[in-house]
Formats: sequence, structure tokens, C-alpha cells
Amino acid sequence: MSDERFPKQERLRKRRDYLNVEAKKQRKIITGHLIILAARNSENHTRIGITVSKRIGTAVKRNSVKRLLREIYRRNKEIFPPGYDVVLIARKQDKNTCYKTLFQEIKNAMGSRTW
RNA sequence: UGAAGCAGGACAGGUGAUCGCUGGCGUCCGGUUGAUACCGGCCGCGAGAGGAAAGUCCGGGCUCCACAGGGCAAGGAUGGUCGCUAACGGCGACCGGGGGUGACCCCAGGGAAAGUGCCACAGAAAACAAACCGCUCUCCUUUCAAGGAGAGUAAGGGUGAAACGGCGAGGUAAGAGCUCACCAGUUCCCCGGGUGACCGGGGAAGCUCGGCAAACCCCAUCCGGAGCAAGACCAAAAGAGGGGCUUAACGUCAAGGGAUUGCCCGUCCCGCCCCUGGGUAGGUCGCUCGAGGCUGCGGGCAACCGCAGCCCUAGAUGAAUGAUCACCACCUGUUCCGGGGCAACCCGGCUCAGGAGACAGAACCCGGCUUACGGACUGCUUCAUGCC
RNA sequence: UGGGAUGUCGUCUAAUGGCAGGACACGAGAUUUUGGAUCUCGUUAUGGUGGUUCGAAUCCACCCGUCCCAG
Repeated sequence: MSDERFPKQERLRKRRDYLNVEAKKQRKIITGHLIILAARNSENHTRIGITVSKRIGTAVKRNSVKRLLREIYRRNKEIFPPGYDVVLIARKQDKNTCYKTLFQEIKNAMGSRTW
């Protein structure tokens, strides 16, 4: 996959979209630092939404977590199932929060299911 | 050299490469259009967080609403003086008080002689004074030790955070501002200086008046309310009004069905089409050129102001400004080289290894305040020590 | 963005500006063969920094934390 872009069509952009995924979710996976929700959408590509609440920390911490998760998606689109809306919700973060650990968590979570 | 005080800012790592994000401009392509206008896509160019962007503690601009003139009341805020400012609870200078050897720092710093209230415990007494232990005099009892009654007194004692001036002399039965000198303080008057807070000097009075207003309160000054999710525009939908809907005709669109005893007309209901209006979802604007920044000159002790020249520097909306790699820069140790020194050692360069890289993310925009923060730099000043 | 509430022993909760009290819990002892119950004794607190005051949990200012509401 040479496509490492992340245009607006591949993001969830409204609160309604997030509530829709929450209501119609077909998978809910809880890992050490994340909660992953997935629901089938009407498009034929993946859409990603990221939720980081104030519980995680200050605006700087929340932004950095969001950037990390976006980077993981952008670099590794092949591990995400096409035609699904995926919501990544951050749980309590710690010192181990970095690209490698979060990538492994998501890869294991996605690989553990058949789509 | 060491310790300290104050102030400041295009300080808050830099450069390059690759892959991304946001919005701007441009070429080309596609769609649309009366249009050089709009939408979408590829590529290219250049831009993209802060000193606090934070907390939301004050003050404004801007927008809408209310009153459309003035006063009073209520509520809130502020509180030395003079200035600065669009304004401020901010800033500057000065005055007064307090702290520090000093540079310098801190202060809600109006009124207690307008009224009300409070001052625990202790103490006789906590505020128009009064009198527990005392001290003194007179009278009575009398065992001549003392006790009782009355009068005078506030020097001494002890309590307390605070006790109704201090010290000395005179005076007295004992005492007392009772009198006097000096000192402190209060109020008033006069003179001089200052825009003023206030300062300096002189005089008089009564001799002396406690503290708390970040207790109620009084005085002076200021304040209409809400906030860019303000507000404006476009506009699927819902709900509203009007016209129409067999065939045929006409420039276009449409779909008719049911109830009213069977039929026709009429009326009503549902549906459909068009128009008006409406404003939900959604979108656009508001949105970044502004009490703007930098430099120079001039005015002012300063805060700040004036003039001239130059510059344009983020506009997101589940919310962009990131990730990886390399090199350089910072700190510590170290190998080697060069220089200085009798030496300990110091300075510069270089190799290698290790370490630090904080607080924190624009959300309409400004002026402040407050709080968080690893370190580096610059300037001025003080104290101590040594040398000349 | 605007508006509130609140912070006291480990937990819950009192306290006019004047000795921070009570209950549960915890620790020690007594009682009991042991445990429980009971009794006695004890430890532990005013979110922080300043200020006003003779004196502050209380009054004032600024921070910190937690929770809630409206759009």
C-alpha cells in the first residue's frame, strides 16, 4: 500500500456518526490503552474516528495521543477492514504509550477477528 | 572571586530529507453557467501556536436585546495623591507606614471625634468609667497584735494582645497633670514649600481621647443585560397559506382515490404538482488590518504620547501545525594535540561515551492581572573578601 | 463560553472569630478456654500560600482538587 494519505472522507466528522457507531457496533474490543468500536458503513472504504476525553490529560497530551493514533492508521491502512467505521477511544495512558505499543495493540485486536 | 537585588527580550533549540494535515495563491483537467461566477480533482509555490496560547480574575472593542431625558432607591465593585490609558480592580512616579547591613522589597493605605456592635480566658475593671489587694485620715471595739464603719486616693501589685500618657521635681495625711520643666500624642490656628497626598516651623487649648470597618455601617467614585454557540445570509425537511390535478387543448409540471344511500353538481378528507412563506439538518459570512508590529527622531523622571519610514505575520470546527532519520548546537566525563604556569592546575581544539531538552496547544479580537515552567543570555546595582 | 456547589482524622459528620468534638474504623489492654459482644485507654484531620486580627477551620485575596448545570 503506497497510499499514506488521510483525507476528510476517511474520518468521522459529526457527533451523529460517533453515536451511530456506538449504537450499531458489531465489535467492541478492549485493550490496555484503547477501546475499539467497529460498525459497517455504507461506503466501500474505512472511516476512522478518535475519541480522547479530558480524563486523559491536558490538551497537549490529548492532541499527542490523537496524532499517534492517526499516524498508526495512516501508515497501516491494510490492517483496518474496508467498509467499516472504526472508533478508537483512548483509555488511561501511561509511560508505555508510544507508536510501537499502540500499533501492536491495534494489530493484535484487528488480527484476532475475521471480518 | 563569592553571595544577592532589579530589569529586559523576534531566547524557549537549529538545518536538511522523506511521508502526511489545514487553509491561501497559480497552471491544467472535468462538471455547471449568460458569465472571467461556482463546485470537484491532479500538480506546483510559499505560509502555519505561546510567553504564558492556560486560569477565566478585571477592563474594553464588536454584535444583539432593553431603556431611548434626568434624578432617587436597591445591588455590586473600588479606596493615599498626582498622572498614563479606549478603559481598568492595571501601570508609572511620588507621599505615609513596615522589613532588610545594603541594592531593594512589601502594604484593601478613606472615616472609630455620625451611630450600632464585638473585645474569649485571665483580671477589681475591657471603655461616659469603676476600685480587688493596697496606701492615708477620722471614729468605734480593743487582749495594743489587729478588726469594723465612714471618707479620701489611683503612686505600687498582679492579669491580659491591649489598663485611660512617660520620666523627674514640687506638693500632700496619703496621693493624683494637682502644679512645673522636658518628651510623646490629639484637636484647632498661623507662616513657608508642594498641583496634591504631605513635609518643615511657630503658637494655643484641654491636660490625654484604647482596638476592630478583610463586623454592620458612613463617605467618595464607577457600573443596563447577554455573549462570536453573539449576530447576519442561503437553504433539503417539518408544520402553515393559496392555486391546480378525467380526456383533450395549451409554453411547462401533476395521480388520482375515498365519504356524502344509486348518478350528476357541490362540499369535505387523504394523496400528488406548482407558487408564497417558513426556517430544521446542512452550508456561507462574521474571521482576522488591528487601541497592529518593527525601526528612527522628538517630548516626558516614568507609565506613555506625537511624527516619519517600512512590514502583513495561523484562521481550524470530532477541531490542522505532526512522525521518522541524519548532522550541528548545550551540559558532564574522557583520549590526544597546542599554549601558559616552578607546580597544583587553567585555556583552546579534537576523539569517544553519557545526559538534559521544561511549562504547555490558538477557537472573535485587544489591554492587563494571576498561576505553571528546565535552562541559557544581556544590562544595571548592592554587600563581603582578596590584590593593585 | 457562562454559572454553581464543595473540600475538617482512614470514612461519615459537628463546631458565634477564642481548648478542633462525636460516631464507625484502627491499635493496645481488661473480660473469655478461644473468637464475637462489652468496658477502658490511645493514634490520626481543618486542600495550599499569603493577608486582616491579640487570636482564623471560620473573615479577605490568589491558587489547587473534586462534582454539577445551561447552550
